[in-house]
Amino acid sequence: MKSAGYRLTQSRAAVVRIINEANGWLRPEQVHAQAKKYCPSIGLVTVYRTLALLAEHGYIRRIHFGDKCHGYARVELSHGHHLVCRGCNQTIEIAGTEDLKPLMRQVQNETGFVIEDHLLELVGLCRECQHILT
Amino acid sequence: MKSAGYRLTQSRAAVVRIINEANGWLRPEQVHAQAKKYCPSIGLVTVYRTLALLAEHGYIRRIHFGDKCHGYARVELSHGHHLVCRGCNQTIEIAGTEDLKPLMRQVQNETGFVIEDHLLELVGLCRECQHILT
DNA sequence: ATCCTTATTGAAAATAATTATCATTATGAC
DNA sequence: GTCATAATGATAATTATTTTCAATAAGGAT
Repeated sequence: MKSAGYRLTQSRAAVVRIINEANGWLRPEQVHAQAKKYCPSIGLVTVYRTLALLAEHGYIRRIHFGDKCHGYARVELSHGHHLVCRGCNQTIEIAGTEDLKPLMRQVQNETGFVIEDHLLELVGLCRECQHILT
Repeated sequence: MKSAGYRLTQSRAAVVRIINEANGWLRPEQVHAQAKKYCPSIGLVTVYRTLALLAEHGYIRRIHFGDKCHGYARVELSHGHHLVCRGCNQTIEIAGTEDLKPLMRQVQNETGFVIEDHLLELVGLCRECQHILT
């Protein structure tokens, strides 16, 4: 995975494991706290660096949900679409890029823009949280 | 517009004017700098407060584009969709909510989520910036 | 127009999030 | 194992945002 010139260090392995284990997004602070399970000496700075590295290489994705903005989540089959539960932070990747193709094409035609990237974020409540938060 | 219990102060008027004049999104710092044109004494804190207020009431929209995250832009006919130029920051609202309806319905069915909000952000280059940045 | 209540403001300080610095450490090629 | 150097972690430095609080100004009543 990261034999592209990078060293597989304990800290990096720990961050990757945490991201993989999580079924939602985590904030850097949370990743740091949890990564200590696997690499007790890991520092917050390294977490930031590793998250940036992973995001840069498309292995994780930055989430912009809500006020306290930045979280990171694993990219599965991701096409930049995700569904976030505002109750429990669980994050699900959505596959349907195809549905956006026509819209994107239309926008490119109408505006002359070249679209390079897109982000679709759906926010709501999962089944469990619908009951809890009512 | 804000006769819903709020006072129309000079600072607020200044912020609104700046947002209206802009044809893209602005960061709080930029709004502050420009708002001084109309209200020289305005403080950055007030800008933050006013932006939060306006966003809360749906008059402006928070943008999550890129690294230095938060910007704000006027909501036109907005359905939560916008197109951002990474060259010049210009922001255009996109009308096509309808195109997402089927996807949203499908996601709700498959996941059991209740979707409360959504955000579609397209990032690219406008016609002018395509030339400049090449 | 003036007075008065109170929402709003601005300055400074506090907090939170992120990034840079740099001496030390650990990785992986040999 | 040895070695060059990428990567780390502690600390400090930035940057972004929020809180606090006394002073101010908006706008209804007079």
